[in-house]
Amino acid sequence: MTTSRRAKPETVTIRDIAARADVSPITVSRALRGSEVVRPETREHIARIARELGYIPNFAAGMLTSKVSSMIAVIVPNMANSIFATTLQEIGEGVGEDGYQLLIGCSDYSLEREEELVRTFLSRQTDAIVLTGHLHTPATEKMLRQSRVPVVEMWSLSGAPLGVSIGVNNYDAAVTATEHLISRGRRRIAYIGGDPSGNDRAQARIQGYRDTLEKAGLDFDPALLRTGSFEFDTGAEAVSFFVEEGLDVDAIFAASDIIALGVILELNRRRIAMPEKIAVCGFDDARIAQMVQPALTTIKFPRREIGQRVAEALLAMLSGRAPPQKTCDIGYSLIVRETT
Amino acid sequence: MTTSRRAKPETVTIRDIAARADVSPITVSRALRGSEVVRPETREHIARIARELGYIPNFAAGMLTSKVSSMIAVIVPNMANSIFATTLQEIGEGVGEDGYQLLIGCSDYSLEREEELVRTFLSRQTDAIVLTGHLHTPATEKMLRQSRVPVVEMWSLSGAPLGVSIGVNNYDAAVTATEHLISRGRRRIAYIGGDPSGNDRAQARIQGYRDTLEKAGLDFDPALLRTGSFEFDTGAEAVSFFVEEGLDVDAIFAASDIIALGVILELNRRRIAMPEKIAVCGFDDARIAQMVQPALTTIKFPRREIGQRVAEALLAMLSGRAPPQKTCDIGYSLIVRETT
DNA sequence: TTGAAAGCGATACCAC
DNA sequence: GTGGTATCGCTTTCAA
Repeated sequence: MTTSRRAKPETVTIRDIAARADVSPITVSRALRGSEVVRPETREHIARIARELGYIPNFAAGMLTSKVSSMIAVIVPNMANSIFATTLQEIGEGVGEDGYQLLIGCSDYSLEREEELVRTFLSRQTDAIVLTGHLHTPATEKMLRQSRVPVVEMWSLSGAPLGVSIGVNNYDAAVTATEHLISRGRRRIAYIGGDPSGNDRAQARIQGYRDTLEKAGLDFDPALLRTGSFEFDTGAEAVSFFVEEGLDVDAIFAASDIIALGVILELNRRRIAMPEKIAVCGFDDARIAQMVQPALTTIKFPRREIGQRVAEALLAMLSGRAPPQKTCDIGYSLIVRETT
Repeated sequence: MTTSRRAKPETVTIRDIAARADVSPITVSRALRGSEVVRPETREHIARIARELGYIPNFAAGMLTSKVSSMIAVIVPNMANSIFATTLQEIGEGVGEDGYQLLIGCSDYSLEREEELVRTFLSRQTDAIVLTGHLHTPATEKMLRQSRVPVVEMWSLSGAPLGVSIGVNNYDAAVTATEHLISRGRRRIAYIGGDPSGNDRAQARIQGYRDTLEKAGLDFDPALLRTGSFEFDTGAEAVSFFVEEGLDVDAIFAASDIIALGVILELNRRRIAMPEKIAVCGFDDARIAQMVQPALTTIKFPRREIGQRVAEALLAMLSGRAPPQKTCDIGYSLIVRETT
């Protein structure tokens, strides 16, 4: 090598290419970005040299001047849960075609963690930020407002979104599920769900459940409301609790299919018949809902559609167009199977 | 506001803080990074002003000089599949504590796509890159070598890794699965798996299956080897094919639990008894393996451990320490349930 | 303990 | 069409 540069000799810059092509760096910059203004032959010549040299552009440098990172941040509570993973994949595919990369953060259902993540994502100059839910710390909202970065809140619907809100009315969905159980003649309906603190989806579902009971003239029994992690065990443990405490329960609304799965397996283990003794309704319509025995009645949560709409909205906002609408209600549906 | 800066007036820089604190920008830089060299009072003073001003550091600028992005790229074939999602989450948690952010890319099982992703990740100056498998395009390998970025290849084991290899011997695992089926007295053993092109895991599993048949003196029947997508349908369709073609099959080795699930459901639908008529062995030990009826015998693939080890290795390499070992075999195990 | 100067690599803006 | 110049915001290096 006969380069006369200092420092890391491996790093090829547009300067090196410029020297070899006998043009100025700025021409290289233009050529590499496919600017129409550069003569085609020059462009090809430069492209060839770049390839020969194994040139790899430095995004950080570009970001500094152009102010665009081509990165989009998405914060989900958890990504091992396939429900969020599906949406992430969908968003990634949607925006990937336009050259955007996803920066994914897990909040672990903590608003403080979300705040931290927003801070670092803003530092990284992401071009947009997608949040799960519309409940955030004041600091998070302040940062987001100040930064003027396009924001999408997904999953639940917000009346006053920071930017755009795309999701489902979780309250209504819970009402539908609870009404369905009531329509099956159930009167002692339990609720098992994830911890509602800092989680607007969980809060809305609980509220929908309680309001529906009340409207039907059924008593709300606090002992029948169980919350915990969004895991399998929460469902199994709640069932054990009901049985061991001798609480008579004739239906269970599990606010996630994973939890419902725990419920079903524990009921199976105890040989408690579904839906005869206890009816079960889940939430999400995860793949396992149709797999378990008996197959789970559940609310179909449009995780794929949400991802698609989020991607659309992002691309619209990022290209300066107005997003289709401030608030986009994707809708849900009740899938009746064997457990009710 | 009485700032005298041009351009975007919202952007607060260390210069602004310096002006307010009556120190030089470099002192602010040091203070904000918690350098011990700055007097504690000055440090606190600066921190307070930064907070007041809503200062958000610009990573791009830092990256340009310091050459570290605190980002780690991970390329997986697919992230909606919970098997990869779990590993991603584990890696994210492991490196997150040290301030690293994950940049996740999906290759969709395409080596060309992987190459593209590696190129953009290198552009983004990721501090390390994690790949799934050890099969890559020549261009990918060349870029990675030239860049001198720490590389981890996970999932399968490689004799000559680009950097560090952490995973499972897929060949051996397939041998174990096939031998298990043979030990159950099966002689017409089918293989259903994902497309092996560009996928060393799939290739190794097929090879293990074929070699084991041969060793046992069983004929390899090409009609019993079915490949397709890593989806549910592949399993169901293969079963239909076997039945409709009248091929007598007494065991099925499905190289992924999702595929095995399709197999089980289709067999159930056709009222073909497991394991009496057909024994089934899966691969992964996904959560559904113990949920389906009958419960699925499968190879437990240590997705969580892989994530943890990958994170450890990354942190070691990134802090200049040598990783524990070039090649790390995590091991697998056979979980016998009801389908065999 | 603090600061001045010199970039990092690429791009925007304005000449030519 | 092409090039010079001035940043972008921060950190490294060397002095004080």
